[in-house]
Amino acid sequence: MRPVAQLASARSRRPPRKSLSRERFERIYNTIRDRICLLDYPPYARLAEEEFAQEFGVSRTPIRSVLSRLEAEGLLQSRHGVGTFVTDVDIEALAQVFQLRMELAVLLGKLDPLPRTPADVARVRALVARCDALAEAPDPRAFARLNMDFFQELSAMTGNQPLREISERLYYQTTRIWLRSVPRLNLRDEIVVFRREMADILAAMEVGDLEAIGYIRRSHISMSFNRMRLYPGQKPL
Amino acid sequence: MRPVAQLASARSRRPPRKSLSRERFERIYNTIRDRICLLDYPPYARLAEEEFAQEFGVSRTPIRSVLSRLEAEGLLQSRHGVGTFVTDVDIEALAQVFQLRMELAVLLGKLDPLPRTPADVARVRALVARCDALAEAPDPRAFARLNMDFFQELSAMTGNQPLREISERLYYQTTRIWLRSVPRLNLRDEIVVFRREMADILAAMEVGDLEAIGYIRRSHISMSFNRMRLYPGQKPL
DNA sequence: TAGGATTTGTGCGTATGTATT
DNA sequence: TAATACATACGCACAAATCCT
Repeated sequence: MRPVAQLASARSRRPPRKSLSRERFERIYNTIRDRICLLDYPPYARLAEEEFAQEFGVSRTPIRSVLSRLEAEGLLQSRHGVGTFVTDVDIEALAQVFQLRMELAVLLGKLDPLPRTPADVARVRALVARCDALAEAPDPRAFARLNMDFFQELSAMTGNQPLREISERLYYQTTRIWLRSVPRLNLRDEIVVFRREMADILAAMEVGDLEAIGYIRRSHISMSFNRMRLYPGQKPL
Repeated sequence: MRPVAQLASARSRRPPRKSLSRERFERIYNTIRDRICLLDYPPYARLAEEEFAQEFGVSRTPIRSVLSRLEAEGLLQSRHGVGTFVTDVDIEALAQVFQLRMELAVLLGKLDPLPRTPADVARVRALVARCDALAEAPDPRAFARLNMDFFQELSAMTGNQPLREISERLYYQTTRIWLRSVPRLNLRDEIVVFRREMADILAAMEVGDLEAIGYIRRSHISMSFNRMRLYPGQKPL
């Protein structure tokens, strides 16, 4: 999340727009967050501050700063004297987030909608092509990455920055849990369903109907959650 | 924001539900956040880590942890070698947050609405009484506190926890800016308007129509923002 | 332009809490 | 129950960045 508020920016110096330390923070933050969301670190995995410190060549202090932020975002939980663990989300909490995401999906197409340029549409078309390739050789991690990239395109529809930030946070909180619930045998089906969602949205995008996109997305979020509840529990991974 | 996700809780130990350090964190966090939102620390105010460390009797480390969180929430901004400052929010960003808050206000009455008990209604009635007392002796800080307390009652209408957290965050980001824009001469008028909003919502609450509350609130958020834009700029304070 | 004062960011040793033997 | 192992939380000294004289 980028801050909504801004101070009057420094007057003279231009080059280091972001302080060096903030850049490093974001690099480490994004790296670890992606690993969590791609299930490289599944729920209940234990993360060691010291190992990250060695990997990124810094002391534990900036690492703790990153982990603290990820904890605030709900992806981690630290316990004094025990360790830092990737969170799981129980089904009731998950249901609440999905319900909220459904409403926010609609708002993405309504609040300050930004008309899609040909370049925007082309990028989405490329994502559909990636999905077709993925259908040939199903792979959970590649599927997760594609899903994330597609979400970014949807998020870019609105000019309302706080809405983007909030949607993004809720997406990262829940999609990893949903992804984990998909049994390997059903991955092919999920890819087919996802391709259909992308195709529907692409069509609405080509005629410039952003509001319709919101409702299409809403329906797919709803159906995804319902499919998830029907899959037999496969917690261990 | 409280975490949506939870790990399997420790099995045996009951008493220290929250670790001692986490309790301290929240105590300091709430204290400083309230000071920012009550304009004890207005936008552009400079906060010193060392002073907080002395005030709360700890080292800079846990203070930095709190300030870091407040920065993530958009209330502060730290700059290396310069200082930590309370943020301002420009009018465009403010408009986006208000627009989003309007939509979320409606959702507060729709998503998992929790029926109001007589005790709930009584608390709101007491807030109206506080407003009447305030009208006799207008005071910006008491007005801000009353506004915060009323918001908490509205937030409590939904059982959807992530919605509550997000609404709360956006409220704290913007209300202090709105409050600051009210010229002293118009404070009486704002109090009258606010009393009317509370009375309208109280009436809807008494008949159990939570959805109506959402729409009443939405209209008042919209009107508040429009009044704010008309007030002559009185940034300095 | 250079240098000192001040403040945030980092590194590291220690205290504290938890689990296990 | 006591002791040991180990991880997070804290305190402090120093580095880095910025501002002002």
